[in-house]
Amino acid sequence: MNWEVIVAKERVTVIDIARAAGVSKSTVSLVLQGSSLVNEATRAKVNAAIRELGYVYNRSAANLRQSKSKIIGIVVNDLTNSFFAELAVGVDAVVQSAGFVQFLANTSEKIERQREVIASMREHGVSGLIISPARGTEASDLAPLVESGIPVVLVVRDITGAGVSSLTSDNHAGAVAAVRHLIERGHRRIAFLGGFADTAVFKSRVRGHRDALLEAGLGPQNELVIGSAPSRAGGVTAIEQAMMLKERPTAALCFNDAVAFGVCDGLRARRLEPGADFAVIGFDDVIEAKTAVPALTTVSVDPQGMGEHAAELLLKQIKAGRAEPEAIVSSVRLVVRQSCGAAAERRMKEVSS
Amino acid sequence: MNWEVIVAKERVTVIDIARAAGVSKSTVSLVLQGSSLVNEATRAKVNAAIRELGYVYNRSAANLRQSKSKIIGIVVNDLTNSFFAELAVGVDAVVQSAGFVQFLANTSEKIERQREVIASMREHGVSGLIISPARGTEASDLAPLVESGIPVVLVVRDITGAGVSSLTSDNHAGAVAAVRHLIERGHRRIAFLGGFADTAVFKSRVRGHRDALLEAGLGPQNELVIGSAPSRAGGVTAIEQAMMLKERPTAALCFNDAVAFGVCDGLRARRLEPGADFAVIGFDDVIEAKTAVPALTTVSVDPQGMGEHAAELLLKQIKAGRAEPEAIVSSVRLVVRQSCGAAAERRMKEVSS
DNA sequence: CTTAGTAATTGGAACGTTCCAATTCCGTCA
DNA sequence: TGACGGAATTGGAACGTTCCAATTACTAAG
Repeated sequence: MNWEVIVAKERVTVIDIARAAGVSKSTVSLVLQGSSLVNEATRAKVNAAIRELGYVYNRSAANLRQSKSKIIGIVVNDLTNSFFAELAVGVDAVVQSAGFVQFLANTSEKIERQREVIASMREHGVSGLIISPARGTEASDLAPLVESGIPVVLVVRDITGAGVSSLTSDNHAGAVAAVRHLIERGHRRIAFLGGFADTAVFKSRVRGHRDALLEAGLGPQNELVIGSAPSRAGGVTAIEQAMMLKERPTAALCFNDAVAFGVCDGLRARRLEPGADFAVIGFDDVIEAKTAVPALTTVSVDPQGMGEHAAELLLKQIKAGRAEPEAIVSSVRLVVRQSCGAAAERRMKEVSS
Repeated sequence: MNWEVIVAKERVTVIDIARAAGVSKSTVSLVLQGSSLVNEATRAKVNAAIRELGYVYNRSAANLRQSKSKIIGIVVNDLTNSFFAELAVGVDAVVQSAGFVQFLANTSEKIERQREVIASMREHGVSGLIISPARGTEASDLAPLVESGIPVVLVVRDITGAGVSSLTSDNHAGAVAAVRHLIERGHRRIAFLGGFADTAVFKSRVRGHRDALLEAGLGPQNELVIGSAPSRAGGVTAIEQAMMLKERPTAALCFNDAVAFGVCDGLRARRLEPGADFAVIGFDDVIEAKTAVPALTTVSVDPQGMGEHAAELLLKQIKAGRAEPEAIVSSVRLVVRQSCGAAAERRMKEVSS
């Protein structure tokens, strides 16, 4: 017993601190929580001991006791898309300054993986979840989650009947504004390029496209709606397809900025200069949109701001306990830059040649 | 008091399952862990009860008992940069399939925030950490972390003296290869554009640039090394600055792909076509590099692969307990696409005009 | 029919915190 | 001097799991 060597770095606990500071573990706990009940002098003593011994708080133990954590989960469908990366950054910012930490998971649009990560997050006791659902997610997929009473905020894509709050952008209005702008500039054949046709976001943007066209008496132009993967590569193929048409478009509203960049690429590959020879409008307003050449005209959705907003909404619900679900659709505005700058007549020539 | 309503859904625990299945809690625990000790029939009974009652595993409790978690943390300095987003995706992929879940935090290059998130992750008991350190991080910032014995893998940026494993790319060799390629194509004045001069990554890439130049007897060309923010916008300003020089470059190696895209933008703004009139080489090989127009010649670092590699390294260390730190520098290769395709003579004309 | 050996199951302690009710301390007032 | 009251502190139970040693059930061998 005389040579009992304590070499293994035992975890230092609140009890060790208590012993070192000459108080009880309860007092230490109080200090840890910043309670006003504890005397200034003891608080100092305790804090000193904490620094001294290199104590690190054990949240697992705390969570267990009070059955609530300081974790929020965020699951996105495609982190590779900078729209979602920025969204995550926005969430992270507000969530961190509220003292929470974020679990981030990427589903790559796979429902199965989404199921797994949501389950895993529940096991970790997240106090709330921000979800940008994978393609094809149904209300029933979310049912067990919402029944458990965990606050959930859906972003970007709403799911009807899920019974949770959602934060989407006004896709219809954005598309209408963009197409109207193109019409004002004299365009008559305006394509809608990119995106998966089975998503709600796609549908409402296409609806906006069609409504603006009809409003101007230009007919629905369904043949100019060309889906593709919502990526840069998808944009290239979409514009190629569009240019094979007998009656080519002179302008395009794109499903998102990634597609729009792809469309610009595809245009250049055909020796057409975006902006000068063909008008391109994107959707989202990712950071690169501003600095690209030509600067991208786009419907600004402000992904980072959206992330912040979603996080605030979630935190509000967490604080309030169970809150009535609300569906917020945040307004959107057309940011006119250079990529839609072409005078329509010039393109007319190009097209008729 | 007579109306005491028990509406709050009590958490269902392993004990409830045990009761429902007519076994002991220990057996349920065994089932949960997939132990081979338990009889097939009981296992089925237990699993049925689990589904029946909608049980969700409480990892906080488990962590508390076995003092190890299935969480790994990843902290990146700029999630907005798609290089890091892809890195995170790579990490996520392998970490998830190993049954772990990832905490992701974004430091936005702020040391203070980095300190906070690392502390927070420790409190949550992460079993390992992958860190792409914020600019200016020093070994002493990491000291308490590494002393605690938590496996750490540094990615992208190494920190000398930190005493942990690191995974960086061979920046020097990559830069040498890129510049040699440009020299072979006949270029004589080759700029290095973008990046913060105080980072190790910048320094080794610039060193590669200079060494290749010296090797070919072209002198150090220090005046052609122009720093900037490592972003698209930074690339625009860097190329602008470069083109103000009396003796303009005819080609540039860029700090990263984002800068390279910005350089292309800046070139176009001056009515110069990247690839045709000026050779541009990037660094990193982000996904957009392939589909951009012109497709970007770049030093391929494969961020996603790097993330996967880092995750594997970390998992290995976690499994092995305390392992000897190893410094891996992964090799890198020049992917020649179109943006460096200009014949040098053509550009010579341009420059002398 | 016993015994040994393996397979399956089990109760209780432990993990590190928080919460509650109880206690101590100390100055003030009658 | 004693009673009072607020401020500060405290011991023990509880949270939901895992681990350990111990027990029971079953099978095959003697």
